[in-house]
Amino acid sequence: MSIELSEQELVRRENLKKAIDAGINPYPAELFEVNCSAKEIHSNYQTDKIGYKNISIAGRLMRQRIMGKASFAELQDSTGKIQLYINRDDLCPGEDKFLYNDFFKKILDIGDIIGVKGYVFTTQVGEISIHVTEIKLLAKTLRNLPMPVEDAEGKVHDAFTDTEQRYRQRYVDLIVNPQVKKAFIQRTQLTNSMRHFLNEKGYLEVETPILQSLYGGAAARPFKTHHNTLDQTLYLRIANELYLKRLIVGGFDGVYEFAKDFRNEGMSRFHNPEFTQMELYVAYKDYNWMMDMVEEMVEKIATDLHDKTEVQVGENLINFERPWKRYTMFEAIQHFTGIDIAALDEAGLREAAKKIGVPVDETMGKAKIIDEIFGEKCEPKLIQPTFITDYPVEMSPLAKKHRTHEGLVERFECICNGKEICNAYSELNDPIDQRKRFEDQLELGKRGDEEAMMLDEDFLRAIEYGMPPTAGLGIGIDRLTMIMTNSNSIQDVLFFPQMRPEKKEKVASNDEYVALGVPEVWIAAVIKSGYKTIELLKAANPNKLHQEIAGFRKKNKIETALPTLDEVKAWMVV
RNA sequence: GAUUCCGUAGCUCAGCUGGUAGAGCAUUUCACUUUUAAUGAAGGGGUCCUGGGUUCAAAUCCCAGCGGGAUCACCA
Repeated sequence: MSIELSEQELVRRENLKKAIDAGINPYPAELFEVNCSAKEIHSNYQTDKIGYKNISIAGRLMRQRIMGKASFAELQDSTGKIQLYINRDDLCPGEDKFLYNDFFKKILDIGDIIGVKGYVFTTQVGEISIHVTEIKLLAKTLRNLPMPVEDAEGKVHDAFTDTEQRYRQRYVDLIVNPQVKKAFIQRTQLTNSMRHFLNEKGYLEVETPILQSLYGGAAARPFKTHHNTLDQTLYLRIANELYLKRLIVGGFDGVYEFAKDFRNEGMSRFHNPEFTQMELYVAYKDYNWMMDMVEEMVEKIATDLHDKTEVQVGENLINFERPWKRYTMFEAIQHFTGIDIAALDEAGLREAAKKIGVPVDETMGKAKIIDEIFGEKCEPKLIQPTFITDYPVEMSPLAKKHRTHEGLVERFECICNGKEICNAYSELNDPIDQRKRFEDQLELGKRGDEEAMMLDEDFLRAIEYGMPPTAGLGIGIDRLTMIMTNSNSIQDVLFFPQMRPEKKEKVASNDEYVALGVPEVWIAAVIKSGYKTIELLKAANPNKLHQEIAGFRKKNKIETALPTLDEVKAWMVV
């Protein structure tokens, strides 16, 4: 391996070697007993000073301020930061000052994981700190962390902000950007809160297949894969709806699943190819009941996370306090555009859409035009959580026909901060109607709609056995988390958002260069000059390479005699 | 997929109408026993994303590619 290391990385490897030479294991196997955390000390020390006379804590060394015979340092554990005070003569009471002068001051680098023992005290400037009596290296770091610094006003300088690097190296992002960590903790609190709410109601958390031979339950293009033993095409699920409904047929009254779903579609700040949805199905309920439940659940989540129902999201203060505004889709359109679409036929709708500047074309049917108008003119204006109910039947092949309105289904979405966060129906349980709706989808598929649903015979067979009237819900966990954590992008609520693979640079190994007769000392020079693979080296201009090696030799003050031009030429002909 | 902006030291960034690179933090050496963006002094560190082109001369201008951001399209 010929990896080029930066000067700073070389320094760290040098320090690693110094530790080993001094008999210090840089990666010890035995556990380091920890008896408190940074957060715990900060919150309890003032009221319980004697409780922190003998503490043991571990974490990452984040800052060193060395001031002669005494030093301050910052230790960061999973709960936060705490200052360390290290006094040479307290750390090394005897004659031997190695631990302070060499180990602490030189061998330790920022980012190293250490364990310390000592007692808590308050410095003259009033900062709660640990007076260190013992210090131990637990893991040596070989790379240097970005070093954001917070000034007296709380302003952060030199923050690690490059989004690409933050997403690719999330571990670094998490170490140096505390607000990032906070958002992810809140994400888990959100799912915990939701899970707790659902369990309290007696619903059963279940798991259903991710690999499916037929994908269904939503309109989306899937990821396709192959099972070797069965020699069969499988799809990563785009939704789990049809499996959960089978369980309702099977006699469960309430089932839910936090499901990773996969959709082979565009990426944006609201879309990642894999994302999480919580789907819930409850028997003997309808969509009106489900609206009440969603309100209650989301209000509870907001208060669990923020101790109040209001959440600041960008410029908007969103209030999840019940009850939420409810509009039928037609009412919403009338409200925001002044047009009563109930009275219009397809031609009239198209005309109306054009008049208010919503682009439509001849291929769009009535439902599609309504959807366009809503998406364009209403959705972005709905900031406070709002239920939109009663959608055109054509766009909802799994929803039950509306009890009173012909051409509509019993469906609602909740729109919040201008985006859909959930989607729910009174589930279609009429097997004859369901078969017909699937067949309509097949027609769409034949006409080239890649997102049309497939006909799932087994699902039809299941509901032919009878599915109780059921209310179903799908709620986007990523989207809800974005709102609850005031995140601007889905990538900020996914630990590892999808990205193009990193370009890996091919570099030939030392052995490969040696095989060509390149002496060990000059390999670095050859690589540094850009001939990172054997192919590149063989194609090189020997005069140029010879010059470059000479330059490298001078710069790095290498004693070894420069290879002759003929020697350099010889490397290329082997 | 389209449009647009961006890519310079480990990190954050400057670098004008072309003249082969700068700052702060980090890092190295030295001083300093209660600091906290510690301080003072002195150093080191660069494939200016990659490849072409124009030019006496390219980080800078042009073209192509790679990677990323934003907006749009797609995602009922």
